[in-house]
Amino acid sequence: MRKVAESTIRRLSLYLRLLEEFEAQGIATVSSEALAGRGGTTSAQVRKDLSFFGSFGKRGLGYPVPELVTELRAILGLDRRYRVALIGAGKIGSALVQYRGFRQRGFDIVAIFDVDPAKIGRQWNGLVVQDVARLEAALTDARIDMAVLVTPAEVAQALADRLVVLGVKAILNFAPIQLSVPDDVVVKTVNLALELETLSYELTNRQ
Amino acid sequence: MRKVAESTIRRLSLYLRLLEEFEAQGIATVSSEALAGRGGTTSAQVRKDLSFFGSFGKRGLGYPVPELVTELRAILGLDRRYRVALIGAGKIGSALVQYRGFRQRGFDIVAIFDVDPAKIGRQWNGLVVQDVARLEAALTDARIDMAVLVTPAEVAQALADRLVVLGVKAILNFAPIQLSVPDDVVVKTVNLALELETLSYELTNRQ
DNA sequence: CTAGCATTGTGAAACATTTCACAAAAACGG
DNA sequence: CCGTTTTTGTGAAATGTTTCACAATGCTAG
Repeated sequence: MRKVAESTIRRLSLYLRLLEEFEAQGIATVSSEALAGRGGTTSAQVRKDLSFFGSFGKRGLGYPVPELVTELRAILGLDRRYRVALIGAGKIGSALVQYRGFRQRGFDIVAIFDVDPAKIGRQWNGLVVQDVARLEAALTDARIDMAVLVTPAEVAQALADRLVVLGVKAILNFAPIQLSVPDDVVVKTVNLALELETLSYELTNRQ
Repeated sequence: MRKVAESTIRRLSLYLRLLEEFEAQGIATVSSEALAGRGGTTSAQVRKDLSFFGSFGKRGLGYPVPELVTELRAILGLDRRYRVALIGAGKIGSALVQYRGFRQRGFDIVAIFDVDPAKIGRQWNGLVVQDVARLEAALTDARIDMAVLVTPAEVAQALADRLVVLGVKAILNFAPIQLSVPDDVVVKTVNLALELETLSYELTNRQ
């Protein structure tokens, strides 16, 4: 498959959300114009984005909603379930565990780790918080697809290294640090400070 | 000021973080090469990014660390403090209130709102959670610079509209919805589902 | 069955961002 | 003081992304 821009993938995800709404309302077909309108883009962009993956529409009619939902789910890899390990049982970790959208989209948290003795052994959403020292023991043969790192910046790289050794191929990183991993491992960093600072920049240099 | 790409601003924010580390270590000057290395980019990119805002380096030597820190803080609007209202006292809101980096970078949460009667009146980090019905009463004359929206998607747009009327010019939005606001209001959306889905896409279509 | 209409799919053009490559400047060693 | 080395700042080239514009297609109505 030829390389598709990350911006395209992000829009695909937005289209999917809109399409799911349309589907719930029983709408059968939708035009690129309608998909663009609520998604903050243009109809040409929608058609171009979809055309990277195939021809899903009918000229004169638009796109069939249920079929396009199925296609987009397959493209985004959301037609399967993922086994997720959560590293760091702090406030954000806690919010994530309880976030419905997580499980809804196929991501099952199957293990939770922390260093804090006060947290280790506690029950969390049906899972026992384990000592991060036992990461290797617990995750070998656990068939983990993805790890969510919610730790202080200082330990994030060391943990990423251990996860890579364990064969984890995707990391969602909330630590405010650029992780370095091999090419075959995907990392996505959510950096709140970064968002705040770009907001601050735009506020300062508005218009 | 000519328009500068958002990607440039995000890198500036990363450079600032690295520079603060260098400063703490007492390093006096740094080359574009050194700044790029840990920031995941190239030296040419670093120089180009900085050149949008001025000439801060000395040829043959590099950039003076403390001066560049000061400059970047000014560029990003981090040389002042912001008064922030938090709308939504749930799990994520709670994590944000306690996030050190928030206050550290100049963002002071000065008001918290929720709809839940069980939460209204409770003390949160020295602030009383107020009824969101009283948003207008509480925020008129409160000189709010920024609002953080942590609410269900269904009510986010209505709240954004009310914030706009109150004169708020920047919104950090955690609701998984595209907010529509006037041109002079800046919105930055942090959408966890989006991040998960791009991660899922890359995992599925790896290599 | 045909005309008219709506809407897709897609090359080409326009625009944006990154990378290249090198002259200019500054420091340093001798 | 001069040659060598380092590293910036920046036009120009290369690459990447979005927008344009229109032929192709299929639907609908008569």
